[in-house]
Amino acid sequence: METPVKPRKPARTKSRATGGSLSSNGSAPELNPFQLQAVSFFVHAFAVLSLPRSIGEIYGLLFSTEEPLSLDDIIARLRISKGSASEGLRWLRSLGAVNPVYLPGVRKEHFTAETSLRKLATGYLRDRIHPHLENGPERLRLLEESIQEGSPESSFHKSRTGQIAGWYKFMGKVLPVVKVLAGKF
Amino acid sequence: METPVKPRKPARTKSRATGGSLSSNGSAPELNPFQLQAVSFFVHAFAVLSLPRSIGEIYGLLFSTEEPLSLDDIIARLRISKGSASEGLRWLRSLGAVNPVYLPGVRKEHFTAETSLRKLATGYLRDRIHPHLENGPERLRLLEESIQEGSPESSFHKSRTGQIAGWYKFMGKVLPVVKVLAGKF
DNA sequence: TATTTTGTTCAAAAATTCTTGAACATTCTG
DNA sequence: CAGAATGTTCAAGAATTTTTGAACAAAATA
Repeated sequence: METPVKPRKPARTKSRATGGSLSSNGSAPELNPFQLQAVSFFVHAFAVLSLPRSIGEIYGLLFSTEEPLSLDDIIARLRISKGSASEGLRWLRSLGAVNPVYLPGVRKEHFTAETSLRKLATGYLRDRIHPHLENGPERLRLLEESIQEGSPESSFHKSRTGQIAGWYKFMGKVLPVVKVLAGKF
Repeated sequence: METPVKPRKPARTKSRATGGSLSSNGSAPELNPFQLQAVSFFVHAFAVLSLPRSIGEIYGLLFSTEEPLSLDDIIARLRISKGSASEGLRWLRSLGAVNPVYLPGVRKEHFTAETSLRKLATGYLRDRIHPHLENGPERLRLLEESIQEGSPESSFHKSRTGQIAGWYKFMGKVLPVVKVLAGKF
């Protein structure tokens, strides 16, 4: 429910060879102060949405790095497991929060952060809010069907289902406004 | 991250005496179909916000019950522990999602569900969104201070912090609109 | 085709969050 | 005041979610 965001235990993985990369020109992949701060920032921000820290870390790293990074770059810099990095990247990609960058002559797929608020908001709404809203009519119907016609509570129950119907209408009104406003930032 | 909402294990607590209550006039406290459906509805709805099922259950029960219910009524009907019920009720109360009803001559505190979208939205924003936004300026400052003036990345870093500043401006614009719209439903 | 590189999947372990239940505090009643 | 009723708190256990790491699949290269 709450998400206080504790510091990660130091270096949970056996240290890992850098593995020649486009962006880390051979040197040890340490985060610069801006990257450190950005990772911390996004870990907190994503925690507001109850998202796992690995996702915040990955987005924060990409956000604060100009060059596109590969899966292995992310693993080396963040010292997280391959599994987490792959999963997290998949999640960010499906949302559209991360853009694949195709680099001619480079095998590994590289990524940069998507920073357009419009795209981020749209992706989040599409993947995580709309699916729930789409079940709305069905859920509302179930609720209405469970009302015992003629029972003493039936009028109360009808006023409650009416209330919920209004909430759905509200969502239908407010989400487009959010999208439009997001487009202006 | 995801919250598929599984059915609760059947009856996790030793069954509990009803304990004479205003609203349950002595009979076994079984949920009627509308209440069952409502509890299920709100468990799902609250899960979208990654809130624990007990909170959804409590709100759903109050929402679907015309008479005010006491802590013990909730415990008996939902078959959850005293601790969960007390915690959950505290959370809902702090948000303003639940209203205490003072009944003359009745010891136990009773509650009804608050259904005004304006109040619910305001409470949620106040308790769970604003606290994070208030840290915003401080976090942004930390980020700006971590930029190495004169370094080759400094211009990139400045554009990124500018981006984040824009996101905060967006929140400042969009939240009031949400509140106003919520007032109309 | 065999080998290497790159990325995904998933079972098990670790970490975190939620629930329980009992001890405790507080308020009311007689 | 003693006892009963009501509600809160919190340590321990249960359930859930996240992370790891190794096995596997797919694609490129030689």
